[in-house]
Amino acid sequence: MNPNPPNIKDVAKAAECSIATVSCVLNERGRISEATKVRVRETCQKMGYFPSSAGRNLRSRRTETIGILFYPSCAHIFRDIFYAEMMGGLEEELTQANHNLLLAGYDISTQQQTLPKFIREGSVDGVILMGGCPDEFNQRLRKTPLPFLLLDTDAPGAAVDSITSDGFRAMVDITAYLHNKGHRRMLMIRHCTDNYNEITRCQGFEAETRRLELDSCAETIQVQTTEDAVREIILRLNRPDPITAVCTVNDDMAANILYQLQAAGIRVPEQVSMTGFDNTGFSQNTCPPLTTIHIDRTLMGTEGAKMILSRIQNPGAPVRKQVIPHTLVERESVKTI
Amino acid sequence: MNPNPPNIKDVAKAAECSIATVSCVLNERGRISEATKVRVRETCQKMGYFPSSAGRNLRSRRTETIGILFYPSCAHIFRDIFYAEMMGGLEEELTQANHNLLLAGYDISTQQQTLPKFIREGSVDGVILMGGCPDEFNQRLRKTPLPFLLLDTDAPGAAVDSITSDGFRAMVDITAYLHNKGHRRMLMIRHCTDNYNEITRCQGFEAETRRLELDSCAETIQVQTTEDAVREIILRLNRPDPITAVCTVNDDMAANILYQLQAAGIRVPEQVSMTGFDNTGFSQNTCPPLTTIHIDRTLMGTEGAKMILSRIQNPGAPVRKQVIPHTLVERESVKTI
DNA sequence: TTGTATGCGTTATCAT
DNA sequence: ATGATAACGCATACAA
Repeated sequence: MNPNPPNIKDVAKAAECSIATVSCVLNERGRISEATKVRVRETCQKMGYFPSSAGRNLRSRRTETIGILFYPSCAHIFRDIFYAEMMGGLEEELTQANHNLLLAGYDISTQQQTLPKFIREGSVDGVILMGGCPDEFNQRLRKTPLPFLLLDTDAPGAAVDSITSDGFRAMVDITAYLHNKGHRRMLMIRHCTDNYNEITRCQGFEAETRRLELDSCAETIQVQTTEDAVREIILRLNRPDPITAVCTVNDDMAANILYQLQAAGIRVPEQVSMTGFDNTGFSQNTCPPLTTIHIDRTLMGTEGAKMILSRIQNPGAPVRKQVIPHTLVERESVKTI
Repeated sequence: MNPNPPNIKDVAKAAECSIATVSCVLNERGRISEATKVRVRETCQKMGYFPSSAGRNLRSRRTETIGILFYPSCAHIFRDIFYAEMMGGLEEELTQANHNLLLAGYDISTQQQTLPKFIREGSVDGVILMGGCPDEFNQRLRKTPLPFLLLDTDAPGAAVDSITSDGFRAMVDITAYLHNKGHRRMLMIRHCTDNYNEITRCQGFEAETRRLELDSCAETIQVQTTEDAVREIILRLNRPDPITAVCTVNDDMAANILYQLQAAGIRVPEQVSMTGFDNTGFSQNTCPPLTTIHIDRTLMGTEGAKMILSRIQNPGAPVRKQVIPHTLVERESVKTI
């Protein structure tokens, strides 16, 4: 008879009690007799009643929703295959905690206004930022009472919760590993864009080559395209003192370079060794399989969810910076020399 | 003084008018003098006021939010690289239309309950399903007054809005193309899971080989792993009448097979030709670059957004099944024989 | 153990 | 041209 979904009033009428009773039963306020509890629950079941989020949100001033903000854009991020697992972890943990997951890209949302709609209008209880966080945006977000968290990125020096991997230490590990394998002349390649992970990883490379006193023959370069990277590598292979190893900021870059290098007739790892980063699925399927750094990204996701939830529960707690451990995965793209 | 964000009452007081006036100004109800309009707008600006979504949702019975439901899971989908562009298109169009985007995976969300939280609690105005839609779930969703749309998948015969590419026709095109190039003995490979796109694509292959009377030497097989695929291919290359072409259901599969085939010493396209599907970014970077089918997935996303929005606006309109056009992208993985 | 009544912030209807 | 006020659906303080 009623086209609209049933509301708490309908349930109360059907269960012959007050709406307060229904609410108490559903929210486990425990002061209701077992008999009515059962009766109310059965009525809800029968009528297919679920409390409307609109009413609850308004009344409770909570939305049970977490916003995920991608920088710079959703599409840009989805393209980076390793975010899959992080999103999986996030979704699992948030769903378990009975929270929704709102998605937005930074560029589009903020083109017109200073903050994304869902933040302006209070549609979320907290925000997780992924892919980076431009300073200027960080400032704006700070003016908001909204808890937020940087996931797989960080704003060094800023008092913001964050979860990252230790890219610095990981690249130190890789560099030391290469050194152990006899490599001395190395090249590290990154993209031209500024990115927390790329920067810290390169810093790790530079710190360790310096410590090993290889800095005169180690070098970091930034490239626009795979072609550029390959050209730069070949240049350094044809010198009198050719490089013997190339490090990259992630598996994707490594794989692209790898194939184009091979297409140019250069054998890996015979002529030059290569390392990746992230241990994305396909890094074990390249020829040769990539030696890389593994990070449990599902864990990053679940930990991220937990952290933002706990921050919401306790806004005054001290800032937390959590580091997810990494491991070096040894495959066949590095030769002992 | 007030720790909470300002509400419409605060604005009204500051602008020395009633809350009704504020509401009318903000919602362009046009019956307010230009002078007060300006005054109210300035006050909003000054106070940093934005209407709370909670209040609006409750009153208007609309959430301005679209739910995206992934089957089977978020992680599973994010892994499929080509969803990036679709999500980009979706996000762009929805944001432009002032809508939020709520995300959930099918498996996790529905583990505990029959429908995802955001559907049960009326947190969205419509749902877009991606990756597939199990019959049983379709049924449940139908019991809901909620508009929904199948994006890049379809439930054949069901009266549900959908946007798909014409995988059937596209594989017909590929098969005819191979036939033109002199190929007669072909193998089509798909995964073991049931999936709308894989099924229709294979049907296209089968229909066209039948039409060309190649069905005695054309075959479709399902494989669990790349290794399986490669084994099956090599088996058929070593027969007296070896196959000359292998078709796949997507670029990803094609690339994986390609590399393992080459690792096994088989040259492509000299010994066997290969085709992909989807024209994902990396398909032009394989060696050799893949001949494949291009589908404008950003367009799929934007069209999907438009369709669900128009469905929400007009629930009674006839069901629409929209097909996004495709084109054959000729590269170097097919040899003329 | 249960019911009554109020307010969350908004939009919209009706007066003025 | 503007203001007072009643919903929207829910949670909860307080009364019974």
